[in-house]
Amino acid sequence: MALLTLKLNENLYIRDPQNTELGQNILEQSVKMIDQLGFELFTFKKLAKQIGSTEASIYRYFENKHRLLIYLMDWYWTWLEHRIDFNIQNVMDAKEQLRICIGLLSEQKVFDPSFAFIYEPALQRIVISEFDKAYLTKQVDIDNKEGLFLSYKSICKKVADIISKINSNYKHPNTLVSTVMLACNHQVFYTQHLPSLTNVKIKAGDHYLALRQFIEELVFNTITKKR
Amino acid sequence: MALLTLKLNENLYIRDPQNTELGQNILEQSVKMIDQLGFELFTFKKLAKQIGSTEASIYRYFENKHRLLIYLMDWYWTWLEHRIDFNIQNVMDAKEQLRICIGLLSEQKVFDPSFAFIYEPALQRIVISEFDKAYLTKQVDIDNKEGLFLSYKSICKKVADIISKINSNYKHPNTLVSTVMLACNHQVFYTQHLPSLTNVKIKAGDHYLALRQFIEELVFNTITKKR
DNA sequence: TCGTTATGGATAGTAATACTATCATAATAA
DNA sequence: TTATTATGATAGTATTACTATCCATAACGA
Repeated sequence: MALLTLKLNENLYIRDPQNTELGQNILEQSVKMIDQLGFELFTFKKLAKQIGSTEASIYRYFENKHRLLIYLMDWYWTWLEHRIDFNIQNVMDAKEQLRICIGLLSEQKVFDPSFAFIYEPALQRIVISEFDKAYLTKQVDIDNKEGLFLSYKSICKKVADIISKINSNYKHPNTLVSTVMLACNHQVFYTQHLPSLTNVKIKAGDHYLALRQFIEELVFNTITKKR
Repeated sequence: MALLTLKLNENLYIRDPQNTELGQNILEQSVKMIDQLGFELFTFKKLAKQIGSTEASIYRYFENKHRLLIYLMDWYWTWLEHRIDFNIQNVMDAKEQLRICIGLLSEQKVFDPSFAFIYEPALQRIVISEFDKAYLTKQVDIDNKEGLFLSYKSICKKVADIISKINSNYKHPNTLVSTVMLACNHQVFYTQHLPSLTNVKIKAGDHYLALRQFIEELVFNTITKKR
């Protein structure tokens, strides 16, 4: 397996963390710590201590912890989009493409050794608990203008375009996909913390199969014409 | 129109803010300020200054600003549930009940003069931008055990039960309703800040009609058997 | 070899935040 | 009247989210 790096939007960072050892440490350890502490209790001071560096040094990579969060979220969605591209290439049938996309969006993520210093299972937990906080801010318009949410929007467009290939009359492909992406994160959280909000039960090792089935049924029933 | 108060879970507050003038001021002004500043920039110090009181006095009503947020969110969902109960009484047909619920969940809220010191349009904007932050925390299990999310869960159950009346074979009524409730909030945010994620366009005065249509189609197509 | 640049550690400092504690006083209820 | 409650006034603390400056060293290029 080839070792890869993802090309992310330059506005996400001050200095590219993928290029240096300290930067890689910041990424690796911040994923671990945000996963454990949650974003609110996570601070640059704690992170600096953990990696044996200083606050000031971390600020040379990221303007603030909110930007670091957005960076990690963008990394995740960029990574997922690459996986989608990889898995639907040479698949001709749009319905099959859509099924593959839904599987990739909803499934539990496992470690991808192509990207050594990001532990995807922890990053997915962060996405589930913290992604909404990345854009539900008063800053969102500024951040959006800087292109900080491009990867998320790109996945949404990609899947929506597949839906339009299946049924060009359906008027809400983007609405449906963004709703589905939301659900993929929140439903996992519900199963673990607010189980009365969901009928999905997650069994160890099933990679969120029940969630996938719910989403597949929802999407195909919605976009398929009734008679 | 009768003036009413909502009975909320006692764990939400230290002293019931509905009973005193200071308490009512806290509610009224915090809705205004969180709407304007966003939850992150909102502080008890600023709120105290605004209402001509002190930080210490506000802390006698709410343990911290996160609890105040949960209180406001609970107020909103309790209020919405009352509106649902009110509007579906004497409606016998389950499909019609469901249509009414979807309308109430998705519509733009207007001021309800029965509750003088809560301005619902601002509160709805807060729900849209901040509700997820109320439960996407490491504290969620403690807060949930204290019953802080009962009103939200209660609405979800109520609507899910209606769906089960329509189609008792559908396996995901709760999953579907919690997904829909999420979408009702996030899609409004998208139309305003991340429009490429949605096909919903909101026109002034239409009370989010396009959103309602998307949700209605989604729900009825999903729960209705195909042939 | 020398000079430049990049990198990051060390240290200090600041304004704001999220509280906690104590005391005084005004209103009210028994 | 007395006791209780509600609020205001004031002060103080630990932590957070930065910013600034200075220094050491490694790499790199001419």
